Amino acid sequence: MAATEISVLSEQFTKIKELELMPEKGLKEEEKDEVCREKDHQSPSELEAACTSGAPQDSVLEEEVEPVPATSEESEKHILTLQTVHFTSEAVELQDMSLLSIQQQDGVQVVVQQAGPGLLWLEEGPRQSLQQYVAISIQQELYSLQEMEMLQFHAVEENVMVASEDSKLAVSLAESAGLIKEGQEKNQLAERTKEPLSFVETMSGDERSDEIVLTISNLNGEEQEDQPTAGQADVEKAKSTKNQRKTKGAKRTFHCDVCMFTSSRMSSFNRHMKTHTNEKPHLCHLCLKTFRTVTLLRNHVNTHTGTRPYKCNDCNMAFVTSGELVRHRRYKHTHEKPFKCSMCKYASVEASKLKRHVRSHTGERPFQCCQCSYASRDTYKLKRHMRTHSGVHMRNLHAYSAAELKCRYCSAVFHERYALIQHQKTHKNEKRFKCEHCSYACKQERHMTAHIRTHTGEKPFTCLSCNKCFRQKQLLNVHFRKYHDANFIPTVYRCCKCGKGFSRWSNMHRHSEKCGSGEAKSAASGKGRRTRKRKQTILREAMKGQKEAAKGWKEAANGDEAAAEEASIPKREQFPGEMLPGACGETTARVKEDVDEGVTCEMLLNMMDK
DNA sequence: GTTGAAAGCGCCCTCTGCTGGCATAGA
DNA sequence: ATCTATGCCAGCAGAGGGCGCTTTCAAC
Repeated sequence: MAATEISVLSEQFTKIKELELMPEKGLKEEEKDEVCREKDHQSPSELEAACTSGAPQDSVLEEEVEPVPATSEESEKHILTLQTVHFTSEAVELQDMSLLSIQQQDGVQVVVQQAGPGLLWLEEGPRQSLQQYVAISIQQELYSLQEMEMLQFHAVEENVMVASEDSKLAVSLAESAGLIKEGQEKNQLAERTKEPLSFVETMSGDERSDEIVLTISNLNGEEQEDQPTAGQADVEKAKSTKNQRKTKGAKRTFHCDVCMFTSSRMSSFNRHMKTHTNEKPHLCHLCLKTFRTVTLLRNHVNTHTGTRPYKCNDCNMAFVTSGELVRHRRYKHTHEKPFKCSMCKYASVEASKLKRHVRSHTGERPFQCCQCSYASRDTYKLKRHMRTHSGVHMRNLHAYSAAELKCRYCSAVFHERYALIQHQKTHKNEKRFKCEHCSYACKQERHMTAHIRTHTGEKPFTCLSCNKCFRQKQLLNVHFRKYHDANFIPTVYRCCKCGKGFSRWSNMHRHSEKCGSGEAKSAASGKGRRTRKRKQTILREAMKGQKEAAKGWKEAANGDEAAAEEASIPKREQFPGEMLPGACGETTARVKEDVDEGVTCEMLLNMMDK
């Protein structure tokens, strides 16, 4: 067993104990003793110093446990090193953590919380002890969070109490579990994990030591090999390969069986193998996120502090990492685009952008909407698309239609309007609609439909009030408002020189260019002055009636037909061409300024285009 | 063990094109 | 006054730019 060391990281970087794998037989008795001796080296005062010399909020011990040179083909033990971490209560409460379980036992409230990948701790309530807060670093691949529920923690607690009496003690986890709840939990755990229960040993060099070492191994090593957890299998497999390679010739090559990685250097191989574990011993004290190396942690902390050491010489931008600066310079200054598309001239600064671009060639849409048939080529578009799943939008586009929705261009049939629209886009083309009777062509079918009517003479839009027919819906709308809507106030363009009103801007403009003769000014201004006071009186009455009409519109739209009728507004179904209240209101607003100037509706109609 | 470069993932933004509703210029 | 064809606008989606941050890995 390799030596352990305790240190305190500077700059308030916090490090939590890690887990190492260890072959069972590699952990011989003398090595266990060595572990204990190493632990024993940490005197209570040293520990206390280590625990109080860091940040005031969370001083933490640091320890390394080197893997023991192993003989393969043997079941393995896993060492959990538990440490006291002096998190203050405030610090604990401030963290955003998920509560795993709470249990009252013997008047002691035990709270087990998850503080991020691989970090758990146990908090005891009323009792004040060295194990007030115990941090446990554990690989989730080896022991899922579910497996680390109260059963194990009771075992831990039991060990702690016993350890105070005896510095070295082996306790079966199964036995420990039995002390708390016999049988059922044990069986459930075993069944849930599909593994034999583990054997737990605890080693504590000093009664007052904060540190406890748990060695957890399976009771049946062969079964463990047969039924390892997924992550455990990977690591063990890789380790096995590693060991096999080591016995070969002088020029050794280490192959990772988890991935394609190979290396001729043991150190590189070991470093790589750590990427297959969750070994992240460096903890950010600000957000409790963990990292594999100090450098990664430093970069991360810079994101908290706003430190941006890499500054661009060509602009004022600054970045946390050198890579960000390089990328920025490519985007903004050098315009270097190393990633080129083999199918077109597109080139990008980043490989991910090229990958995204290639999907526009392949048509790949990996991001499927869970609520409709839409699929996007990148995550952002799917996220943006999800905004459209509001209630209005859903009824309009994604409601199931019992009736078949047929494609305009082929025989395809859909029951969702959105799917139909997306399908029909595949038929899209430039001016694909060509008239059979003349040379007319257009891009939109609706334009062709309207055009065809000029050949057929069809006039499908009929006014329900006078039976007059029209070829276009908007013509019917205009007709109805003008002749059958008592509250309709037409848009008026008035000459800024004489005040004369026109129904069209072009007519007013034509007039305005000629306007300016004394005759025109005189007639307009004289008329205005003489009648202004009377107009304003009439106007007030008109506005009052208009407000009542608007109210009737609103209530009619809400289904209150009686109110609509009272306001002399036709029922909604009587409005041809789906005339909407909004259209009237819009017109009303548009002419309000004109009305305020003293022009009545009646006058406007009379004055227009004269 | 540390470092820096490169790669990767994710997010947000803008620009652009298409479509349907509606308005309107010109005939 | 009416009709035809087209323009404007808003909503949506496609494509790409730019950056924040993390992870990986070779070199030292």
